Amino acid sequence: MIAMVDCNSFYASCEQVFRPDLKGRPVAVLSNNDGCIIAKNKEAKALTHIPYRDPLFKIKGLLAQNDVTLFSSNYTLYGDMSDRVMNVLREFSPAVEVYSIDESFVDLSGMTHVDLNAYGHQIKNTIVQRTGIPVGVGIAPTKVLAKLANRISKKVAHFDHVFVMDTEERRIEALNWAETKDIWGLGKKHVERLAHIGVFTAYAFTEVPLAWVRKEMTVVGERLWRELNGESCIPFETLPRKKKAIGTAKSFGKKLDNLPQIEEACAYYISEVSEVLRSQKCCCTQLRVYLTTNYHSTNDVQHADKTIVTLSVPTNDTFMLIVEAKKALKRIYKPGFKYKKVGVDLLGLIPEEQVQGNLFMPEATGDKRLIKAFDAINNRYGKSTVSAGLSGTSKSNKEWELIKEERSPRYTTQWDNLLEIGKG
DNA sequence: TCTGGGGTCCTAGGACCC
DNA sequence: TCTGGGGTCCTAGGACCC
Repeated sequence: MIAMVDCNSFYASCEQVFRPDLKGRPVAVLSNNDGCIIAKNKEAKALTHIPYRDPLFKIKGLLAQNDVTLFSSNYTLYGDMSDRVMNVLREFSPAVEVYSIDESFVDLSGMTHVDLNAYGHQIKNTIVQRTGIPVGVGIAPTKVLAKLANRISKKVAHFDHVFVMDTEERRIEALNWAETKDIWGLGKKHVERLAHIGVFTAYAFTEVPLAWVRKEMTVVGERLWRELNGESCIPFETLPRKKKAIGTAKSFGKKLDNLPQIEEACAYYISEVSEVLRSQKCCCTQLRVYLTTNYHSTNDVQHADKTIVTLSVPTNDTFMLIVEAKKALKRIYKPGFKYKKVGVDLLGLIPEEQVQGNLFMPEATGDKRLIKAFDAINNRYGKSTVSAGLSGTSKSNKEWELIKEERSPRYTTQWDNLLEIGKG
């Protein structure tokens, strides 16, 4: 059996851990740039007339009327809280697959003599006690069924956030309860296609001929179908997979039309992603840069373009990548547009030790000492203690920077706050 | 004025290799 | 006159996840 453990309203719950005064009151967390709502706690979800995707400026009045407390997103805090939750989980099984920031699969296959329902409650209670984060626990024979069990644990009140799918009757009952859209892996398009042939429940989906599923929904659909029928075919992965791409793209705080400002943002993003690349001990063989105007805007003339550079020698050196990115950016930048976002992706990642030099430009592999010193300083004294000048300095006027008006304090990662909490 | 960000997997088609 | 068969790699587009 596999347990799927999922934190409730994770980002909102993280904020509430440090704001007990907000207990019982509606809380919502905002996207980057405070653009729209991306997480709501239970009380905020109950205010059904407040939508997720609407831009903040359109619903600000509504939020104020309902006394909703807003937070800008604080991913450092959520990442830290996530680590705490996952570490508690590891006490319950030697095999834990961290699936996302707020979800894990827990392998319970050895526990044949354990009362799984009681064990599920024990997991749930221990996590909330140690971290303050409420969770739901779904236990079933396959990953897709465990995801469904988790959903039921939360949606059907009398299960009290723990549901075990341990009999064939319960599996059938669960499949009949679930709509196709409730199934992990069935998105909007597939749900529509299934509705077209009269399939609306998970159970009905499991009755669709496999040949149709394979043809219309590829091998991905076939796996879902088999998993729902109780046949496990999505492997359990305890070790985190090596990344295949590392990218970042963030909307600017305001629209920009001049190249130097965009270059500065681009250089800053390159330094962020190349740091991640080095932490994985990898180099990239390709670099993608893209640039877009605000596609929501109906007044502005639109322009979007992208380009991929294949590097003469794979690298993870911030400075070399900035040089390449600037060249790439110049190729796709056209003056006279109001740009909203620049993005960079590092592609074709290979382990550092597999980098092959270039016969014609042996010096292209660069001097590793500088970048090593660079990382050592930033690891010791904090992010951006030293940075590439091209990515802007603390004194430069970074018009591209994100807006975060409501960010909570760095409760778990800033020394002053740790001291305060220590005193408390 | 203001509308998120970071990923993965699969397939088809084109270009190319011997 | 007659023009194969077995592959790989890359890219774009689609679909999905949190």
